[in-house]
Amino acid sequence: MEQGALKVAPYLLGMKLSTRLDGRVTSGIIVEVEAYEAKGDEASHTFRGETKRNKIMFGAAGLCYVYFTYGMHYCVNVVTGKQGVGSAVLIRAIEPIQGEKIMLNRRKRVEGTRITNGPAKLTQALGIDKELLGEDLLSSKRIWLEPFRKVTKSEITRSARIGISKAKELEWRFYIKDNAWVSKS
DNA sequence: TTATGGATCTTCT
DNA sequence: GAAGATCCATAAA
Repeated sequence: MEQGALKVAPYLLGMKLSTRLDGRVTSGIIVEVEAYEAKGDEASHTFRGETKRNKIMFGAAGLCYVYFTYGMHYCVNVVTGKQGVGSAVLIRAIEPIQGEKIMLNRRKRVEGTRITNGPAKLTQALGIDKELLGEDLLSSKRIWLEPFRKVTKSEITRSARIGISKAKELEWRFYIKDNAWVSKS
């Protein structure tokens, strides 16, 4: 985890991400991620240095960086790299395995894979918001990560990142091949 | 089936 | 003042 986002990203695939809010547990397997490095990555929030908002990204590896975007959406990142290095991995999609009813309830009128196949969708399904900013994903009781499924190299597909306008040419998005929950085809 | 507008926060120019 | 690591509802084709 204390390595660059690029190294950690594929390692996160297959991990289980869980939240426990108001005594309700929801969890899912990470099937899609994107790496954001501190240096040489124009698309990263940390490219222009530290600010109040991205401060957590410069914190210790394993922290939870939640940011708000487009006026109404939250996204979750796993902070990687050592203290002072602003790199993180954006979690783009998960496959629900626990508390699916709660997720459906949080995301009304949505069905099938649409519940969690996008960065803003999965945060909504898991109930993640600013409250969880800065939580330690390895020891927190409200949101945490744990190994779940072994993902082999041959199952991992790599491609360009999504929804950004800079550094598009970098193939820093990783996802599990043929997984129905991956956000983009 | 594809296109467009809306929501309305944080940071940067 | 504008743009952004977005998604959804609604409208048009």
